[in-house]
Amino acid sequence: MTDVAREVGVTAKTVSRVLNDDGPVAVETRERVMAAVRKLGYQPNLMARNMRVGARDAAIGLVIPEMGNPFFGTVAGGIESAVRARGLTLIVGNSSETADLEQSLIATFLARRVSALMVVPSAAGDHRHLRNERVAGLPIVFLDRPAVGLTADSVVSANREGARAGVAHLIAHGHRRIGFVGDVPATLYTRRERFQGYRDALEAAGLPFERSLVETGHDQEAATQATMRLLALTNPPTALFAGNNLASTGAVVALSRARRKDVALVGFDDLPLAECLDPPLTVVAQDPARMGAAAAELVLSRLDGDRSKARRMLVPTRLMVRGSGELPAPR
Amino acid sequence: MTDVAREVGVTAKTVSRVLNDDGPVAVETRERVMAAVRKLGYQPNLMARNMRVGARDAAIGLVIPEMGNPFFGTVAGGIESAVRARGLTLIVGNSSETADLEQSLIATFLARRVSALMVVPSAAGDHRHLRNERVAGLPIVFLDRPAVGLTADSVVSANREGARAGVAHLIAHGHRRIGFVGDVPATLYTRRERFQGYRDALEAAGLPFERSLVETGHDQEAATQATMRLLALTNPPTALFAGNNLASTGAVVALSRARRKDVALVGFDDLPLAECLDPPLTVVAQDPARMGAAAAELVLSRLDGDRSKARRMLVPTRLMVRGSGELPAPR
DNA sequence: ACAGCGGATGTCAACGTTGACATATGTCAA
DNA sequence: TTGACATATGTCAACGTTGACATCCGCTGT
Repeated sequence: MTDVAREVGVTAKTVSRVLNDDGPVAVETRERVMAAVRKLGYQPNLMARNMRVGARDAAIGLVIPEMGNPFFGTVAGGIESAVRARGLTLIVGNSSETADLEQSLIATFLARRVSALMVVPSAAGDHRHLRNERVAGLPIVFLDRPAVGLTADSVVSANREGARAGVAHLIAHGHRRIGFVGDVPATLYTRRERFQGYRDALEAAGLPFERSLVETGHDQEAATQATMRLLALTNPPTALFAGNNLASTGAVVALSRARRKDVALVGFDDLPLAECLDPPLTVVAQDPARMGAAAAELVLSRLDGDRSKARRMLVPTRLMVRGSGELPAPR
Repeated sequence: MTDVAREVGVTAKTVSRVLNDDGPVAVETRERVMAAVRKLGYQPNLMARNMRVGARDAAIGLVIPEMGNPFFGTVAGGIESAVRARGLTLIVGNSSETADLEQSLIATFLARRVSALMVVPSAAGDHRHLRNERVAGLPIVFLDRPAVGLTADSVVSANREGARAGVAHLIAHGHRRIGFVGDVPATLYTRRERFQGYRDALEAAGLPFERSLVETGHDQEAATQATMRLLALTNPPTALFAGNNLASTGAVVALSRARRKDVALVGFDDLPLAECLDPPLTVVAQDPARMGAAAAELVLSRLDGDRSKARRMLVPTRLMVRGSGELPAPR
């Protein structure tokens, strides 16, 4: 900026005025400044500006566990478009589903003085360390999974209800032995909730819960293997419930490889090609774009000074009946 | 930082020394400082630090056109893991495939003084405005599509060759009328290249090019409609080539809805469920993770001072034969 | 006893920007 | 003519941090 000022023969302050449309500047001066700016390719230094005005950066930090997963990508897209209208920039970091990386990403965002934080917590995360920021009034919203050890806003799917509905759907079609394929159990919130929904549905129908019908796999290939194991049981399930999009994909792959078109399947979370599968895949669809938009609204209202107590928003799911979930139980 | 210093009864400089392991500090002082840091929940201000030391931010800015598209998500993931090993943070912005947003994202990244820039150019972009940064030595790498109006590093798929191979594969199975479903033509590099590959293959086989066999759709639904139009021609194609993952998905949906299992199809870019479709989908697979990794390497070498002239890296594609591309032409 | 040295800490200025306030010049009404 | 006021610009300090250099202390070796 000083360079521009020297070039034009004015003070840095005058250049600042031109660039910020702040205070009166002679038309001719303005033009000469603009010319110099272009000539020198000057870029204002946001860091210095933010430091001076004591403002936070006009960016919102978002931490997601997996960039390649379209679910999180769509969530991010939903946030982005809602937030952009307010002149805020969304910057996204990838935690690879590990607590360490998540925490270090959060630290970088905080060190960059983002004006709000949005986090899809990784499996083993703990968010006590964000207490100071919470009380300091930094908007923090948790997505898809609630915070651990911290009272904060969150936006989550109606996991338990959705899973219950999906499994109840299978039961309504006569199935008595229903397998569950999902994430590794211990820590992941969505897995716990959906698994509870699965058990709720069994219980409501008076069906026994069998541990041997539950298999886990943390990625698509593992889910395929898990499904294979279920199919290989001496008394195999006649229907499957898949706890997330990777598990669904894995289950579809397994059924396809085993050429089993008689096993019913309901997946949690929709897949782009679901309707083209044979049979078309029945799913409990989430609404990732809406989740993102809801989270963005929450953040924006907090930025506008809303200090009411932490809210949890539940985004409903929808059963998409397509075929695979309506295969009747044999006999 | 001053607060911490006051709390302990030392100068800011001493606190700085403790936090940066810089210069000698008494063990006892160090401990008291650390205690105060924890007590006050102090977060170093990266912006101030970077400004002072004149360094660029230890972050790399990446602009992609669509967060929800797993292709770009996977590319981003590939970059991320390569770059993280060097202590750099990847921050990602979404341009929604519009030149304006792309440019404003680039501007925010520059204003934040990122240490490198990676861009998947949107359709109508122009990158002349980055000349100053280029000559200033800022590493800039373009991904998936080359820069427009700027000589710079880029990493792209072997689009033309891959498309040619895919279409040649269809021709080898006896097809003479092959439809093309892809992006809107005008500006998009990948569309142009892949379309050229399509024409190359036709020409090599001595087949005529027919404009009526080319339809466009910029999203999945539009691609479905485009495919429908091709199928409804009085003299319809017996095979289809889809120019990207959305087009493939759209074509699959259209064939599925029309219950046409006799039309051959080869898609450019792989889909997670490709092997489960009926018939399983033959594709020209790209390697997005490898593209990301290659781009990251390029950036890192530039950061290490490599000033050699701009390189274009071509990432090969691979024909995945699965079934849909081997359906014979009727008669 | 004292120079010399290294350890521990402090002082000051500067990074690029902008708020608060000051100055200079011109215009217009009383 | 004067002073009140608006316009155009400048001066200075400060944001939080750290490099360069200064200072103070106690210990060592002669």
